[in-house]
Amino acid sequence: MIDTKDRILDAAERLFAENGYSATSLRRIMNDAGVNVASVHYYFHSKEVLLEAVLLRRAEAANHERLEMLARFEQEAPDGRVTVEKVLEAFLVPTLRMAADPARGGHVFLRLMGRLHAESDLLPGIILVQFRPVLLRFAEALARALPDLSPAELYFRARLAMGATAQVFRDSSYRKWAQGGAGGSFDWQPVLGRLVSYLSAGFRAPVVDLVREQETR
Amino acid sequence: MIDTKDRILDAAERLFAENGYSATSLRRIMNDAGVNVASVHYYFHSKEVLLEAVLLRRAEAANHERLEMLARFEQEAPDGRVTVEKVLEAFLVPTLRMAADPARGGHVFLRLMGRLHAESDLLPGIILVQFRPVLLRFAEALARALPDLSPAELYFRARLAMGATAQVFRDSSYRKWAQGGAGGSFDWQPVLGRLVSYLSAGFRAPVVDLVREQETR
DNA sequence: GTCTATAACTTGATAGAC
DNA sequence: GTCTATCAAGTTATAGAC
Repeated sequence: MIDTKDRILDAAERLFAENGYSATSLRRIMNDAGVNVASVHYYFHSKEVLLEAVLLRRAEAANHERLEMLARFEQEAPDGRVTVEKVLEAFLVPTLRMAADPARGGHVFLRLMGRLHAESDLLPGIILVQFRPVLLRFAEALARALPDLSPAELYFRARLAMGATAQVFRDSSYRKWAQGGAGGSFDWQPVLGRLVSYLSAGFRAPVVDLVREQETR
Repeated sequence: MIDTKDRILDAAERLFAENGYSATSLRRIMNDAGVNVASVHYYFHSKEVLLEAVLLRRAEAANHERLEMLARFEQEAPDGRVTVEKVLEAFLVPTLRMAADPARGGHVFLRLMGRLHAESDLLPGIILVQFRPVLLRFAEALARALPDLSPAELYFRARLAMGATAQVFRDSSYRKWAQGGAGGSFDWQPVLGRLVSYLSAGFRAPVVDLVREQETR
């Protein structure tokens, strides 16, 4: 028998991912989890804290993996400067490993993260604390991999990249590329290859400054 | 004095864009619009129909512009085959013209569209009818511009492109590039250039098929 | 067309028995 | 720890006076 706390977290993760935070009521979560309606307040105090708990359960390990992988790539690189492709790989591989592992939320957690990325005002403060250092670290590595991009250009393209990634995680359109695993298991290599190819091409695209072009006309 | 119906639509557009559909109550909309709480049911019958009305008010004109622009580009091309850049331009320019025009919702409507793209289950049937022919038409043009991509690869990259675009419209990070207009007005050319450069590079990126690579190893 | 009043229901959250 | 019962507030939506 699974722990009550985990059953609530599982049901909340699934329903928040499927219908969004605001549209999901605690009663629906309790019903799906098969526990009493009062349990959630006993274990989590409020709906917002429940969302935090859902996220924290998965995010910490993935973020740790991301930082570790990036550090390893930098050690392996001769001058400590890794390519865009490697930075993207270090960020995405832990994510895709989660999607491949039902015990770590599988594709459901990815879908939730993709959704919350759009309802950014929902992301609680604690989660920001959990993600900010990772994002800063990766932004720094990206800047070193792309020295020709100004900080503003880099930030703009990073937003585009995050939006693109969040979209395919949200609508699960990445899953069609991941059927090739042995015994029907999740093989994330084709997805990784496609994402990295697309995103790195975007990061490397020529900078068009139409304003300057207009001035020199 | 503005029409009551329009005041409701304006307030709904703004609040749906800012807080999302589920998290916004009709009472809050009526309060912001400064009209009676019963008006919305008199004019729109229900919350869902109100959302439909908010979208239909803007989408029809923009979609018409998109199709017209694409048709013009195809006529101008020698063999009727336009580049990816031109297809993207035909899709994005009407959008950015809306963002530049406060009378057509300005950046607020773009933000709303970006949000709804994430809560895709909310997009009502009528809106799908309104958008589907446009999307099919553009998919067809994209396929002709990128004959080397399989339909599955093209669809995947189109999702990535939509996600990237929706993200920058949602968080308004595109607005910083649009301050150059005369008298502080919105100049969408720099935004268009940056979006097209990024997205077309993604569409043209090499296709990596790791599965095949593994087989030939 | 605009308003008040209210129906009918759902929401997050709590108190207190067991 | 788990349950029932319930609260107080907020929700969409409607009926009917003016």
